[in-house]
Amino acid sequence: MDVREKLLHAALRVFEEAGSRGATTRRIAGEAGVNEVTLFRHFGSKAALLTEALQCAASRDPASVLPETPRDPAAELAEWCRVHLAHLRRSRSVIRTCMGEFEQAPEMAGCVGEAPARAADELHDYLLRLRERGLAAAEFDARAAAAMLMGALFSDAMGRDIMPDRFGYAPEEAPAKLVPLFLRAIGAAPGPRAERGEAADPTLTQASDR
Amino acid sequence: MDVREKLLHAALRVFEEAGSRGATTRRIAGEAGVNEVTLFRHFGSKAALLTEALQCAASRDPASVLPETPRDPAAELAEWCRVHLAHLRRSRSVIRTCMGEFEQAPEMAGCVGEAPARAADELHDYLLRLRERGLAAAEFDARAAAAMLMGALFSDAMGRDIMPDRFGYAPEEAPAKLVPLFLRAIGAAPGPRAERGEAADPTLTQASDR
DNA sequence: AAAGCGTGCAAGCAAGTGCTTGCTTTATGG
DNA sequence: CCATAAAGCAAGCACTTGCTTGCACGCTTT
Repeated sequence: MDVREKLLHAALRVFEEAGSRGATTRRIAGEAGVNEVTLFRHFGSKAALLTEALQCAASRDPASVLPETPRDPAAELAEWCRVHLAHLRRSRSVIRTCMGEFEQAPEMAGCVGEAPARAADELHDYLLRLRERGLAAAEFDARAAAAMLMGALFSDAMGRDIMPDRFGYAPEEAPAKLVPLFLRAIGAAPGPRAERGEAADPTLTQASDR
Repeated sequence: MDVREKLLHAALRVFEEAGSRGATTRRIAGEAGVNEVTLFRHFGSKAALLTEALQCAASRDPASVLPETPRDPAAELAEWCRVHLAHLRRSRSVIRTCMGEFEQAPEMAGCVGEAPARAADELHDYLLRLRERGLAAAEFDARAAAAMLMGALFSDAMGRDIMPDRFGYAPEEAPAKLVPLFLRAIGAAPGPRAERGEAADPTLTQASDR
């Protein structure tokens, strides 16, 4: 791995656990295994290094998994939850640190907010498609529904290591726990398989048995 | 206001917008309008001052508004959302900053997490009572449901000034937008009034018309 | 009036921090 | 084999930051 990349990775790592004030150039250089002077020769200033490292980290986000034409909302939403929760959990340190420094450097926090924003939009559009095809109730607020599910994932990813015993279930279980609730919330049938009478996963069919 | 209190308030204010590293004793003293030396004479060290200020802030949380015996879930939940969202919004700076410094000082972040934790417990217990009295479906996961609603409120409070145009509705509208979704999610009728045939607020009755 | 207490002020110290300079070492490639 | 570029090393500079010291001023209590 070349020196620039080593520095970028080290910068991100140190930033995650110390914030931008705590991420000293000496420490970043040490973590990267290069001399402090080299850092300045490559990036000019600490601020430049940090912004580049953060932008690089913020640009990585998962590819869309929600299909253009919905078929099995339960399965598709569960997979979407899984993917995005995993991504949020991986980035939780950066996100938390950036959010904590929002008042000091709003533009840094802003760049980290982009990925969740895109995800919520994606979900919102999918919900509209569900409704168009009659797979969900006509009168729910798609924006609010997207915000609710996204918010649940977000606070799961952010809160789990701060309050370890708050959630009664493991992180991998979250999609299976949340999706049935969500499906009911938007008045959605549990999917085409159930309509054909094939009993799907019982934890996913509760929306129909009231 | 006496000097100690002025210092505690100033410390919290500065901490909110600069974090514990950025909250220098000189700046806190200046903000409080007292001499820096006085700060040390009262609290001994910067760390002691900050911990006391934070603990003091974390101990303030809203009184419970969920009744022992549920009557009108829609109204009661909406009020609960309103109260807790307002509280989360008021404390959003402290919460964000503490969360951002979780890796550096876990105990600080922990103390801020207590209020949301209590709130979620409160909601969870209320949901169990709803179910006992037949006001909600028998088979939803109360822990997950509480986490979902709480998560939606949490990320609304934290995210709104980071991503101002993400939410399609004003913060005051959040309860009215979220509660109907949530009621459907837990399979709850919109309340005793509807059972008696009196049409309640139409945005709150969608759970029954599937 | 004296004594004590809380506060302000000026100065400073030791450690850390962003960044620079000047020099040596070590590949890399023509 | 030598020139060029990239990296290391030692030192240091200006500035911040937590915290201390010594002293003067004013207020309350006895």
